[in-house]
Amino acid sequence: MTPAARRTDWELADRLHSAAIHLLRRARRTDPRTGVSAAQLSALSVLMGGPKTLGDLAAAEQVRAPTMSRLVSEMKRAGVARKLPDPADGRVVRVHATAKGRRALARGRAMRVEAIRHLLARCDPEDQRALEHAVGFIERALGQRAAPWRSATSDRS
Amino acid sequence: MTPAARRTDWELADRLHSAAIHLLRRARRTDPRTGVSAAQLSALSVLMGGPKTLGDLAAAEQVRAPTMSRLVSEMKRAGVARKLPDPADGRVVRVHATAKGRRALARGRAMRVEAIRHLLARCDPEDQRALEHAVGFIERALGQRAAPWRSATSDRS
DNA sequence: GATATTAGTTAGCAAGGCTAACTAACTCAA
DNA sequence: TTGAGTTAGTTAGCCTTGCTAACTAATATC
Repeated sequence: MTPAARRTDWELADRLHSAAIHLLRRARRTDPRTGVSAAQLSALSVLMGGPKTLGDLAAAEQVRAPTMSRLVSEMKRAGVARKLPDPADGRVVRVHATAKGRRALARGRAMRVEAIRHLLARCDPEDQRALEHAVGFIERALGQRAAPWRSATSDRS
Repeated sequence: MTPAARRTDWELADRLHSAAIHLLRRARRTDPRTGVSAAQLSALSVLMGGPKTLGDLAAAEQVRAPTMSRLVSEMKRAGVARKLPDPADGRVVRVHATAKGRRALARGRAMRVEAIRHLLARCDPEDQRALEHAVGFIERALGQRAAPWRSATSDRS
């Protein structure tokens, strides 16, 4: 790779990084209106794929088991999740989203996506093609297809 | 707008949202290696534009004054920032990044951008054109040009 | 059946949000 | 010019959400 090409790559990566940060900061503005904390919304999004064990949830959320244990207890108290014993293994706890939890997640996600859709309102067909191509590329590069939604926890980037 | 077009917009916004989340989650992995907390890195990035008052910093970081006051005190203790009195107004504190702080920020940012650049390594010229177009569009839509860098604080999205 | 492993919980600490209440400094009008 | 109001920042104290260490209970293994 020539130095010039490398510099171009760096600049593109930098701009992509910055754009992603600011895009999410914008999208996140509506989160408090869901009435559920960001960490809980994020965990709920994982549960949309079906019930999960505490360990699976912790792994998906990239937190340690005690953190998820406490978070799920709070979610239970808030009425957005249920804890059920695993019939086959007495150690395992299966966590389910409640209808209330699903509604909160749907609301939060809809508000975030609506904020982004609003940003995209002015895109012409060419912009749209470029965005679709770019998003598709990023999805492939990250090795993700139907990527789950995650809410912000405390992250500012 | 036809229902179909609207659904397409929604889907694109949703995918863009998800891609941004996962892109940043990937980029953030290297942050701990800077030896400076994410919140401090983010504040340092604001200081790259020159000294700021505590209030300006708090506004830029979207936190309250006491939060920034404490954060800057920790940054001072860590040697990445200085607090200087404002000669014209005795109430005002001017915060400067130190050389150590600038180095930490540069290191963190370089690692993040390198992670993204690594993801982009396989992009062909067409992908690159689409990415540049898409990033340019997002930058314009967000009304930002030379966007400052912000580190994650605790946000998971 | 004894031992090791695994899933989850509890306890306690740190970072980083917040509000309330305070001090010090500045502004302005009587 | 001085007294009231405003503004910048700090302190104190709370909450959430990370963490590790140490524990219990259940399962697996030899």
